[in-house]
Amino acid sequence: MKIYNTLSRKLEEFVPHDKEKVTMYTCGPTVYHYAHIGNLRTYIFEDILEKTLNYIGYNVKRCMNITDVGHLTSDSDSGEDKMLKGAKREHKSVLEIADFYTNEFKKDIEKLNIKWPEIVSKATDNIDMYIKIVKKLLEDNYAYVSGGNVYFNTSKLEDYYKLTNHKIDEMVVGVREGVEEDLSKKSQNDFVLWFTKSKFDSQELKWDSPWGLGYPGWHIECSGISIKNLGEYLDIHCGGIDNIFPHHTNEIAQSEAYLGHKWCNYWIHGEHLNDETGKMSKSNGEFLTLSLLEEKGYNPLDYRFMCLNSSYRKVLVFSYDALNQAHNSYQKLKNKIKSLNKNLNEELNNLKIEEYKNKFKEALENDLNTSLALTVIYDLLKDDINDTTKIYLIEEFDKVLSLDLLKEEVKEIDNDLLEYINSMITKRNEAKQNKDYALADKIRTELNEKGILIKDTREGTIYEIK
RNA sequence: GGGUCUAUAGCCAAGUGGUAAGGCAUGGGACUGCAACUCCCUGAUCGUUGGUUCAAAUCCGACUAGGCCCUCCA
Repeated sequence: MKIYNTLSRKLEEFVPHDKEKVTMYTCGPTVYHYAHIGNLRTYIFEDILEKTLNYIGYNVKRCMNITDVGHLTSDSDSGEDKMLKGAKREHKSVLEIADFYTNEFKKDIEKLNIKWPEIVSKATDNIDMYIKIVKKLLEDNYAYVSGGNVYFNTSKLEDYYKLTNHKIDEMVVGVREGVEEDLSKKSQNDFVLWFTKSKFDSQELKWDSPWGLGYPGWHIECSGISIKNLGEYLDIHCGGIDNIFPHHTNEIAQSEAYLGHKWCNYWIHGEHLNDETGKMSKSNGEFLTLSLLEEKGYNPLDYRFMCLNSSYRKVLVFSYDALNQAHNSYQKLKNKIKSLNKNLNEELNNLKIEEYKNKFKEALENDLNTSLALTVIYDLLKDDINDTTKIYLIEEFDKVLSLDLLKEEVKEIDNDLLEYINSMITKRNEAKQNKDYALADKIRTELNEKGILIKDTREGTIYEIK
C-alpha cells in the first residue's frame, strides 16, 4: 500500500514494524463542545485508513485519546483551559462537560459508520504515565523547570522541526493575533510538559506531582497514551493537518527524547473542510454540526459520501450545493443497488470477482483513493454480471466504505397503516382507470405528505416509506 | 516575512510521459394520464507562460490565484 507520509513529504510504500500487525494512533477530540463536520472529516479518513488496512490483511490495533484536560486556548500560561471554558459557558463541572460531549461525539461517530477505536483513553486517566515521562525527560536534561512549570527544551534536539521544515530563525511568535508569549521559556520553541503555576483558581482538575500540584500540558497526553497502549514503536500516527505544528512536532520531540529512538514511521494527515470563507473553526462562533445537517433533512451518510468522493489530502469546501450533490448521488446509487435481485442465488462469477476486487484494492492502496474506489462500484453495476455477484462484491466493498449500500430501511408498519396504504392505492388505481386524474393525484399527494412515496412500475404500483 | 499544499467542464472529481474515467447538475429522448423512479444520448485540451521530450494535464522553471500552518484548532 502506498500512502503519503508527512515526514518525507512523499508517497511511500507502507511497511509496518510487525509483518501483520499495525499500531495506529489517532488524535481524538477535545471534548469541550460539539464536533463540527470538519472535525468529523478527519475521523472519516482515519476510519477508511483503518478499514483499508484490515481489508488488505493487516490486524490493526488503534488507539485514540479523549482530551479532557490541559488544552489551553493559548500557548502561554495565561491561556484558558478549553475544558474550563466550556464548563463556565454551560455552568457545569469540567467532568460533566467532558462526559456530555464525549457521548455526543460518540453518537456522531456512530451515525457516520465510523468504527470506534479499540482503545479509547481519557487524558485524565493517564496522569501517572505523563509524570513518568516528564521525570525521565528532566533526568536526561531534555526538560527544565522555570517559573513553576516544566518545559521541554527544544534546543537539545537537532531536528526539532523535521515534520514542518520550518527554520528556527524565521519563525515569528505571535504572528496570529491574540497569541501571547510565555516569558518563562528559555526559547520560543519550548513547550510546557507540566503546569503548576496556573493563574486560575478555578482550575478544577489538579494532580500531585514531583513539581507540585498541577496538570499536564496538552502534547504530553498523546505521547503518554500512545506509548502506554501501543508500545515504543508506532506505525501510524494520524490527525488533522493543523496538528502538524505544534502538536505533532512536540509529540515527536518528547516521545523520541523519552524513548531514545525513532518513535513513529508514518505521519498521515487529513486536510481540512473549509467553507467559502476559509477554515471552519469552532473558536469563530457558529459552526456546523452533524445534528444540524440532520435537522435540515440530510442523512449523515450523505456527508460521508461527500467526503469519500474527494481526496483526504485535498481541501474540501463545504456548501449546501455540494452536499445536495452528494445527497443525490448517494440516493441514486442506493436506488440502483436496491433494484438488484437478491433472491436469485446465481452462481458467483469468480473471474469478475477477482477483477473488481483488484480494482477496488488498487484504488485504496493508492493513497486511499476513495473516489476511484466508488467509481469501481459504478463500473460494476453497469457490467454484464449477474446480480448475485454484484451484491456479493458490493457487500465486500462496503466493509471499507461503510455507506450502508445494501442496508434497506426497514420501517415498522402496523396493520392499520398497511391497510390504509393498500386501500388508498386501490382507490387511486380505480380513479386512474376512470381517468379521474385529479383524484388520483390528490391521493398521491396525500400519501406523499405522510411520507409514503408511490411508484408506478410495470408490475403494478408499489410504495416506499421515506 | 518563513513553511506547506492546491489549480482538470456549472459543481464534485480520476488521471503519476503516449492524444482527457466516473458522479451530480443541465438539455434531449424512452417509460408514465402527468410525475417520481429507472434507462439511453448530451459537454472540457487540463490557471498563465517558458523549457525538457518523438510525445506533457502529467517532468522542470517563472508567474498568477487561492487554502492551511507559524504555539486555540480535526
